[in-house]
Amino acid sequence: MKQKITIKTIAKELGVSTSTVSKALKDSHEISTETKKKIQAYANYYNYKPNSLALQLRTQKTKVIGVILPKIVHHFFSTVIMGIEEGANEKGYHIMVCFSNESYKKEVETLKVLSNGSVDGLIVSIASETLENKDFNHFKELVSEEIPLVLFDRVVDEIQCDKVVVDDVGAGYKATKHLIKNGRKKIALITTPNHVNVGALRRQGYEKALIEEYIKADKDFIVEVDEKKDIKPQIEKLFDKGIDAIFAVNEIYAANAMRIAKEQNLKVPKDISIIGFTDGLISEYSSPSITTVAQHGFTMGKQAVELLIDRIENESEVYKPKKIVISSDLKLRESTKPSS
Amino acid sequence: MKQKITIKTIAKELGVSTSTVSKALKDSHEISTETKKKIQAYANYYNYKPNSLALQLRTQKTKVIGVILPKIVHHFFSTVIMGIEEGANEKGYHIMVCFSNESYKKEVETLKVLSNGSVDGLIVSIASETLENKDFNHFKELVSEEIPLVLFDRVVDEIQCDKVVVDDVGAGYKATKHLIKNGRKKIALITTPNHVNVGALRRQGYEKALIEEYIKADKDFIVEVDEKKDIKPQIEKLFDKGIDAIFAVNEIYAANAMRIAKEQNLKVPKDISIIGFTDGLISEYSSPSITTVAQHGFTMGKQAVELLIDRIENESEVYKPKKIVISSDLKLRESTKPSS
DNA sequence: AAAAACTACGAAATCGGTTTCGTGTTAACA
DNA sequence: TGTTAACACGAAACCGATTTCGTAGTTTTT
Repeated sequence: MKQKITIKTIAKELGVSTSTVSKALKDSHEISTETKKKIQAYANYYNYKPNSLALQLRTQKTKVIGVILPKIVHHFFSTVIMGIEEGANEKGYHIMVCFSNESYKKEVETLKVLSNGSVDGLIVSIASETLENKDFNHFKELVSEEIPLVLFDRVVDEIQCDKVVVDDVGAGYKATKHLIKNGRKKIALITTPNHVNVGALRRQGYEKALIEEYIKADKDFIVEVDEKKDIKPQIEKLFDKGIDAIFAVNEIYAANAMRIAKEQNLKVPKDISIIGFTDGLISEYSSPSITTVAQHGFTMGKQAVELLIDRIENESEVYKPKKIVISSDLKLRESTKPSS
Repeated sequence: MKQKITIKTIAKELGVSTSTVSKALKDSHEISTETKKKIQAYANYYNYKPNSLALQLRTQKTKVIGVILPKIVHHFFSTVIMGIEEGANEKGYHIMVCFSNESYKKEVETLKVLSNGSVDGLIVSIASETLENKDFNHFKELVSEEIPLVLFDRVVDEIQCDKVVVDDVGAGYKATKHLIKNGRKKIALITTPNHVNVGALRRQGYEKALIEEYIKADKDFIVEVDEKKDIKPQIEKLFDKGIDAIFAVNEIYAANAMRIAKEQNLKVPKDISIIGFTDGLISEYSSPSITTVAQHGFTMGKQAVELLIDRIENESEVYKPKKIVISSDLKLRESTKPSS
């Protein structure tokens, strides 16, 4: 990189002190108009930019927010990033994005690196491996160091910090209820292993709806997908059970279910209804298009970052963790059109 | 944030100088074993972490790479990010991600902010508005400041820097050729306005293939989609022209085409073949699944970041811009299955 | 004309590290 | 016993800014 122009060079070149230069560039009244003119002109001509590292060291603020996500090639997480970035920008912050790739180890390392002063605060969605281990010490340490932290989507109560979540129970409930209203009785659930808490919560909503309608929850109708193995055969098994509807906790599972239904010559939604989660492009462009629970990822990201910046900038306040619940709603499409 | 423990506090507490502490923590031979033990134990106990800002200020290296993308909710760009992040991590770098949202103004601002020393280098894919304006001064300035820069996917020759692109002409050629081989003669092209150079290049490939096969390129068969307007009606017009195949320069256009074909009761691939671009989830989960040109976004990201880090760490070398061309290939799926 | 106030600027501390160059003490060697 | 070398540590400069405080020199006030 080319030798950058600093306040020191300007000072030397113009025969004044660095303090004078600094003040002149901020248009301080302490400096005479002509000196200011001269300095500003020089700085402008040579395209002087204050070194942000020096500033950051002095103020102990980086105006950077660290974001750690389990993955990115996923419609939900990329919309959340959009929201975070937009919210951050509005307040003059930038974001540093890292991925845990669902790995506990990488999450721990990333957290350690980012908490050494390079960011003012963190927004995290927990890796599935961590949720499985149930080892949250790295987060607790962060909290004890009083580094502002906001968890979103995949959160755990154990960690004392601000949280932003979707109303997963409510979403599962709404989706299941909708299927029941359409006359479905044998509703399958395709979900994640139980340690991924969003999956567990959506399942609660599913069960709640069934109970309310006096439908017996059938264990056989539930598949906990192990993502380490091939997804399709796991879902395929469901189709032997004579189901008439499927609620999938994400878009990929729903799309897989749809494909299998077609392969088995089942008509959607006539023979089988499908509801997915995450209102992404797959659901929209699939045919028939898939009814989904819209998670409002953008809103979540924006809320999360606003919460975080509020913490960062008002640290004096008493710390009382907040939890924001974003309500989700059904986006009705062809895959659940009532057969008329 | 809690008061952080610094070298100074350790020094004071243990009655030694800061230099001693610094050296002890690096296990310098200059310090006696017992002093080192004592200092290290203390540092460890109080969870001392060196302030990275101080380090960065001194070394003038941030170990951070700035990434500016036009958008993120897009399969291609999110896979590129994955590649960049992985490559960066392997070399001990982190990434700061920003979005231009296709806006010239935001691109200029972001570039300015990131080039003030907060990153060691930049990886950028140019905003479409900038490509339209043809105003690249902000990039040229960056280059003249000798800040390492790598452009990918959407690049322009005018800017003297390293580049990573897919073989867009070749891809367009391969796709079109494939359609022709399947007996298609009236091949439509759904592309972007010409200023988005990747669109223009893919079009060149398309035209080249047609010429080779002595098929007259029909202007009517080409739609330049204006994304500011509703996409669907623009594509719909094509279907009045009696076409038998479509080559779309991205996934969304292909999916829209597919939907319209269905609405018009055209069978894919019997009546009409479709090839898209970007091997994303839509193409995979659509039914019939869509043949696409795989862009290898992950590879692109990784190559870009490796190129960049090489520049950053070997600045002494003579600067001769490199251009890496990633070859793309067709992923054959149902939408172009030859009718047997 | 002396005191007070104001103007315009500079010296130096600070943020949190690293690193060079001493320097005092002790041990080894001739 | 005098010289040298090794050892263990500290003082101070440095990275690039900001900011407090001090102070000449000038102007205003009494």
